[in-house]
Parts: sequence; structure tokens; C-alpha cells
Amino acid sequence: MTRDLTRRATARDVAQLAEVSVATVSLIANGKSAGRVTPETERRVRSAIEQLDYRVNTTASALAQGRRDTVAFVSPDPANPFFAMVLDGLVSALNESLSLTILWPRRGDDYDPSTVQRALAGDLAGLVLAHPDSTLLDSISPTCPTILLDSGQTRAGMSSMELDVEAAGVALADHLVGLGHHRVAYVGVGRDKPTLHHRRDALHDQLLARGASLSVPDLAVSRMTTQSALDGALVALPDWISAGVTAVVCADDLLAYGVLQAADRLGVSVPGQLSVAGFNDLPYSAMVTPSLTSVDLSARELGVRAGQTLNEMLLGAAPPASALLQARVVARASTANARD
Amino acid sequence: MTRDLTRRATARDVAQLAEVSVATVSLIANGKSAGRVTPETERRVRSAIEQLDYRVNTTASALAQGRRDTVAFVSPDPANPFFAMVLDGLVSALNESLSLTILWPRRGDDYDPSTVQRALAGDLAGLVLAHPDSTLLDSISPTCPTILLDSGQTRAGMSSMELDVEAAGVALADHLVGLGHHRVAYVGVGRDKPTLHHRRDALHDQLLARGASLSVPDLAVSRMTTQSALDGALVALPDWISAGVTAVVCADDLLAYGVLQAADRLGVSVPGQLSVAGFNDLPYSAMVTPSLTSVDLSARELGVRAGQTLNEMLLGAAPPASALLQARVVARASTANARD
DNA sequence: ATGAAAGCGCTAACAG
DNA sequence: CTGTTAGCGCTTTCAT
Repeated sequence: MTRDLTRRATARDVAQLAEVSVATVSLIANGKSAGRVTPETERRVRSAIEQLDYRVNTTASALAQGRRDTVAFVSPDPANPFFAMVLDGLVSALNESLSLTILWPRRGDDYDPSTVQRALAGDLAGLVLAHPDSTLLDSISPTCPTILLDSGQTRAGMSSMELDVEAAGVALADHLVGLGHHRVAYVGVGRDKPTLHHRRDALHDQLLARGASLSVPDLAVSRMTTQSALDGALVALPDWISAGVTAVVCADDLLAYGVLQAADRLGVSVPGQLSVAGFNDLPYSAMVTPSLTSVDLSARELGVRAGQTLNEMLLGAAPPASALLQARVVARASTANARD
Repeated sequence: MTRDLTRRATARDVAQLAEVSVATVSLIANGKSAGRVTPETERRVRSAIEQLDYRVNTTASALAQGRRDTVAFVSPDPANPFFAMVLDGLVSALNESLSLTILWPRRGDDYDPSTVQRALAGDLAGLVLAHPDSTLLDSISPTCPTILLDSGQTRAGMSSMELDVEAAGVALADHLVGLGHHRVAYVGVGRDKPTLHHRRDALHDQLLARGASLSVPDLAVSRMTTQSALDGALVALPDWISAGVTAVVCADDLLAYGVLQAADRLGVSVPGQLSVAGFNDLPYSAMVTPSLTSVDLSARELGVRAGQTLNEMLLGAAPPASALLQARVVARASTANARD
């Protein structure tokens, strides 16, 4: 893209100034001078480095060493705090020497093969795919250690890191049924995301096992946004109420915010008349929506584990078997009992 | 970091297979073959490329061209949605051929010179610094086009992109005084962030001009988090009330959430008894806190503009004068009048 | 202890 | 039209 703005000093410049060879400069610049270079020369070189503000060119260095040092993170939606949390974990866990580049879909809701191809075009040390579509996974073949995050599926040659949706289903069903809820509505997103289906199914199974159920047709909104859920819930809520629904579970807290908002507008009291719960506890849920029950899917932890795993794999460790992360229900203070 | 996992095919491999020279491969792989190569050779080469799953090594390519194609974004806190919004804008605006790498402080609240050094170590096409401390700015010298976001200051050789805090102060003061508020409290963060001081001062000036004022000592919390504001507000709120304060303005919506929460716990009704406002409208504020007034600082737009500016600078345009972005007050439906 | 030299994989003149 | 050649800036044997 750009060439040569205030050209940076090269190792040769330093070598010339310090009157040594580039090899020597290289050694010193990389801290490998231990007992291989006279203190005196070292001093000269360091001074030259400082004087010229020299820094090794990582591109050239990487090429010479045949080394890759960048990990790519691709996620569907930067606006969803879930991915910000994962990213946070990932960045903090990744080895210092690795740098992270992120890719998001240029436009639209979700990323497609071309987004991943953009990533794969660079030569990466590792690749982290958050919530990849199943069709997407079929269309790519990994060229570097690849980690699937919460994809709800596995693929040969890639490691998976899953949220423990089963356990979440158990915990949430326990919680809801324990409060006396039997008729539950579900709000999901109409996309082919295994993890989202999985959340729903796990919950449904557990509800059934406890004599409760998802007793009305799911509300499938088109986008994973609060607005989308608000619009949908404004329409669906009256039906739910008249069908005797006392609790609604959302595939994500973001959707739950919309439902809460709809309830507010329609004069449905939460949690008095209707309990609202969501998967994926967001950082604001606790502070802002005291009436919301969330299932903490440990998004940040997901990122941390992905980072650690990548560190290990890049050091030569074998790709681990799929890992499963714990989930737990965060029931807020004012969550009330169902009254029917 | 890593070497040689399933070695990728090189241009030479392709050349050998297709029985042409690497130069020809290079031309074709870069779409520069227009009328410079026989359809027949091109076909052979393309087939070889496909067969070997060849992709150009971006590291080598970048080195050969003396080109930099990565832009670094460094921000203090991944958990703050403000930066996620900026990032969103940045990614969507940046030229396709540029890739974005992000850096966050390894630990702690804010980034320091070492974080920026980590960025500068790579050779970057551009650098975007969000909310840099003033001391930090003094300690670095840019080696590539550098853009300061909402830093509240300028530096030679770097361009600045500011939120229009003055206008925000006017709008917010208009709004509050229009509702009858005269005694206002302020919640800030005890850090040396010019932009934050600036927000406060702009508001204060405008309040004074309208016969109102920040009539109690600021609450300066230690971290830019909801929890931090909650803790602080639990202590300060009673004092505010007894001092006749009817509105509180926070340096960020994140803090406002904490104040809202504190009000709830202390039985102070919002907006009946106390109006709460925050700078920097977050995506959830509208949905989740109908009683909060926010000043939309157009964070995403900030990222977009930074991206566009970078695109232009990398194409050779001169660094623009500091740009200023519009702000507007988002007053939610239930914002009530002050009653005193 | 230091330097010379051979690449890393690719691109960009320049020849033919 | 296609191949040859000379680097990009750095690392790394291997001599000296």
C-alpha cells in the first residue's frame, strides 16, 4: 500500500554507522549476543540503533525465518458484545510474540467464505473462527492451526471449543421449573447456526424432562439484534400471554433486551407476569436489567482458552480434543416465581 | 513462531508444475496477466495453482514491494463498547487491501508506551490510537501515518479526530436547563484523559451560561466501569439529593448505568427525582435504560472517518487538519422535568 | 568474536 | 509473450 514514508533505518544503516556487519547487528537486535560479541562492539551497535531509531523489520524477519506470527480472529458481528468478550480473552491469553488481526464481514450479518479467504490469504500462524456457519466450514480447508469457537460441530483438522450448552439447558430448566414455570416461549434467530439450535434443543429436552415445555411456536427473528427481537416480540407477546406462557427464553441476552422492551411497551410486567431469560450473560445485563435471568456462557473464558490452545499448538502440541466450557445461570435478585 | 506445517506451495512449485517461470506465475497470481500472457499458459498456470492450492505468501510479497498493509488499532479497554463501535467503523471503512491488527494493554486499565511500542515494532502502514494519554503521546514518535482518536489534543505529525464535545456540552446544557434542572452533579474518571476533562468543562461552561451549574464536587471514580460508578454513586447520591441536585451527568453511559443502579437501590426514582445523563450513547442504552439521556458522540462514525482518512493518506494525501465530529443528545421518552 | 554469503518467496525491470 | 536477474531486509550457517 504505502512505500517509504520517512524510510526506516535498516540493519545495514546501523552496521555502517557502528562499523560492524549486519550479522552482528542482527544478533544484538535480537538479544542473541550473549558472549558472542565484545561489550565494546555491542555498545557501539546499541548506540547506533538508538541513534537511528532502528527497529527490525518484522516482515523481513518473518520471511527469513519462515515464521508466521499473526493469528486471525474472524467473527460475524463486531456489534455483538459476545465477540468483544471473546476477543478480550483471546488477546489477553495470546503469547506476547503473536499479533492478532481481526476480520469481520464487510457488510451484512454474517461472514462468508470470502471473509475467511481474506484471512487465509495472509500466511497465518493460527486462525480462530467464531460461530462459523456449517456451510462455511464445508467450504474451507485449514492451512494453519484452526480453532472453532462455539460452532456446535467438529471438522477434521480443526479443534473445537464449545460452550457447555447441555449443562446450561439443565441449569436453566431447573431454574425455571423450580420457579413454577411450565409454559415457556423461545426466541431464536433464523440462521443456520448449530450453536443456536443447540441451545434451544438442550433447553427443550430438559424442560420436557421436568414436565414443562416450549409450548408455543418459536419466535425466529431475522437478525441477532435487540431491535429485531423488539419488533418480533411486540407481535408475539400477546399470543404468548394468552397461551399461558409465563417465561420466555432467548438465544442471547441481546434478544432478551428486546423482549424486555416489548413487555414494557405492552404493559406486561417483568418478572411479575413474565420471566425473561437469555443465553450469554452480557456485561451490562447485570447492571441494567435487574429482572433478566442470564446463562453465563463464559465468553471471555472461551477466548482465553482459544488463545492458550493456540499458544500450545504453535509450540508443537497436538491439537486438543474438543474442549467444553462451563455455563451457569445468573439469576438476578428480582426474578420472581411464576404465579400460575 | 511456527514453521512449516504442511508447507505451502511456493510460486516456484507452481512454475515447475506448469513449466513456466516464477515471473509468469507472479503475474497471473496477481491478476496482472492482462494481454501479457497466452491464454494457454495462463490456463496451465491456473490449473497448477489450483492443484497445489497455491496462495501468494503475503510476507514475501510485502517485503518485495516494500509495502505495508497492516494498520494497528490500539485502545485502552476492549470491554468498553465505545471502542468496539469505533473498531466496527474502522474495519468497515478501511480499504480492502489493508488488514487491521489490534492491540490492547496486556493488563490494567490503560495502555502505556510499551503497548504502542509493540505496535510500532511491526512495520505498519498506519496507526490509530484511541484515547491516548497525554503523557503517552509525548513518549512516542510516529513512524507511519498516525491518527489520534478523541485524544483532546494535537501533536505534530499526527492527525487528530475529535468528538465535538463543545457542541455536546451546548446540547446537553440546553436539554437539562430546558427541563428545569439547575443543580447538576458530575461523574468522571480520575484519569488524565483530556477528552474526559473536556467533556466536563464544556458542560460546565454551558451550564453556567444558562444559570445552572455543577453544584457539587465531582464524583471521580477510579475505573471506567459500571461497577465503579455504582460503588461511588451509592456513597455520593444521598449527598447530591440533600444538596438539591436534580440531574447527574456522567462522562460515559457506562458510568450512568452504575448511577441508575445506585438510584434504584437507594430508592431514588429516575427520572422522577433525578435525571441521569451520560456522554457516549451506547447501543444498549436505548433499549435497556429508557430513563437515560445520552449524548451520541458518534463513535462508529469516528472509526469510519479514521479509516477513510487512513485510506487517503496511504494513497498519498496530506494528513488532514483535525476533524471534528458531530454530537447530538438522545433524550429518551421518559426523561422528565425537574420538579424543583 | 566477527564477517561473508546464501537464501526466505516474491516482484519488477529488463531482455529476448 | 515469457524468462532472467536483481533485489526487499533479515537470519543463519560457516569461515576466518
